[in-house]
Amino acid sequence: MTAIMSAARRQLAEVGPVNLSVRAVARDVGVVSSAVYRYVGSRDELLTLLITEAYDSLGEHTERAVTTTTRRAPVERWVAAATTIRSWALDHRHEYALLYGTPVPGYEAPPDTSIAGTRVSRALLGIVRDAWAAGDVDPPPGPHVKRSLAADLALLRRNVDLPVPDAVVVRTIAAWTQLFGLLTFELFGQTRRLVEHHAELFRSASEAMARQIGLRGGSQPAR
Amino acid sequence: MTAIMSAARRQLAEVGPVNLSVRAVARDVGVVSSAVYRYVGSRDELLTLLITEAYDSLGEHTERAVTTTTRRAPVERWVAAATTIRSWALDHRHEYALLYGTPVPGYEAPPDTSIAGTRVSRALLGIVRDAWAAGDVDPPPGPHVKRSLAADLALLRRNVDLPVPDAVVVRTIAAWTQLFGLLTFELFGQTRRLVEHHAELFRSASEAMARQIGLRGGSQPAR
DNA sequence: TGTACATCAGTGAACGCGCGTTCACTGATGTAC
DNA sequence: TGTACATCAGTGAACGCGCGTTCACTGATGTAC
Repeated sequence: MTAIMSAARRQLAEVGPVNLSVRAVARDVGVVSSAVYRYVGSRDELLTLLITEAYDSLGEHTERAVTTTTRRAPVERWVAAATTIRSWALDHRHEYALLYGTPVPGYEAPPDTSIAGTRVSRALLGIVRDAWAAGDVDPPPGPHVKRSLAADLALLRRNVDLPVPDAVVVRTIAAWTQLFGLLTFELFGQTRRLVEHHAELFRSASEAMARQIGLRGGSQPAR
Repeated sequence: MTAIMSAARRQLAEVGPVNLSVRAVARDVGVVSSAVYRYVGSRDELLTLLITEAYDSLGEHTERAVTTTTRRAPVERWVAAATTIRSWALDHRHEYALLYGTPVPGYEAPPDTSIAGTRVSRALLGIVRDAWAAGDVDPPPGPHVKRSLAADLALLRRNVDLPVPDAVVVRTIAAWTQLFGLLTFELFGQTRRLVEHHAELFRSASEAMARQIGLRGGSQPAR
């Protein structure tokens, strides 16, 4: 089983989620293709296992970045977490695509996987929560939040235990989407021939995100 | 030829870029599969045609949103353009995936396609350029921009003829990535079971982006 | 210590599928004289 | 108006490929008495 999973991981890294095949995995293990079915019910199940694994891996990395920086200023913690996510993504491009790219056609991820997926966002939210608790968030004049959206936010805030104003939640979502948006652009080649120094752009941008949320810290004065 | 392209468009909309097959397109046209090769050299060429077409379609929509709102405040123009992009994406989910999703494995997009791709961003940049020319941009204290990154930015600024300070360029890139990041999350199901009212969140977020760039306008006072 | 049986990991052949691409061809349409 | 020829859209068969999944099986290892 462990041999199959590590072969699957290797295959995934090599050919990507779409071209991942049970037969290739079997070949890699050095076993006939039907043997895999003793351990994995179907190709979809294999994908599910890989997704969960990948979410956990990225989740762990992110959590570590968050928990090892508790004594630093919120902005720096955010940048540290963002940088960690980027490194992981660069080291696991196909895993990243599996998690945040186009859904694999014909494959429907079971609900458990999206639970594993919240680990990353929860870790990031932890930074905002801590900062808020410590009074390290400038509540900027947020955009007006419509009533129907406010209901969503209330639910979300309860789900993740994030006792901050709506405006801060919206800004955190904005930062979150920006973080992954930039990363997706970089990894999927949208910024090719446009930007050369991706690492620096990313750092610059993640610092800006943190500030946009209202987090304090770093060399720059709060607005 | 036009029959083939519209069949290809239909197929793309139905099964997505990865599963797009020459044979299925031929079947849809009502022709034997080899007949397609009289018009299209290979499957990859077909994909290239579809990509260019899609970029052009989205580009046109965006340009229209930008050019029909020249008399409105910058923030509102940005929101209008963003909303247009979102509508297009919702109406053309697989096209969107083709352009901004995981690259199709084994397919290498020729350089011409990425030129077609700049149309969208150019249109968005037009809003910032106009606003800057009209003095409608609050130059906020931007993040410090490293020297190596500044070189990238200078080049980029020249490429797209955007005579604004580095900080504004960085913030525009941030807004751009956030726009597509949020959209990607929505379309690829990352925010499922998290947000219900995507339209409002998107509107809220795009207004925030515009303000983050420093654009003026709308009901909210500039900071 | 020895025999009988159950468990279970892995085998090998087979199924039916759809794919991209090539190639020699047919037969209708258009052009030149 | 009629014949000879060229053009060219589409045909049909074939190639070799890899895939997911099923199924009856072998043969080694472990367990019970």
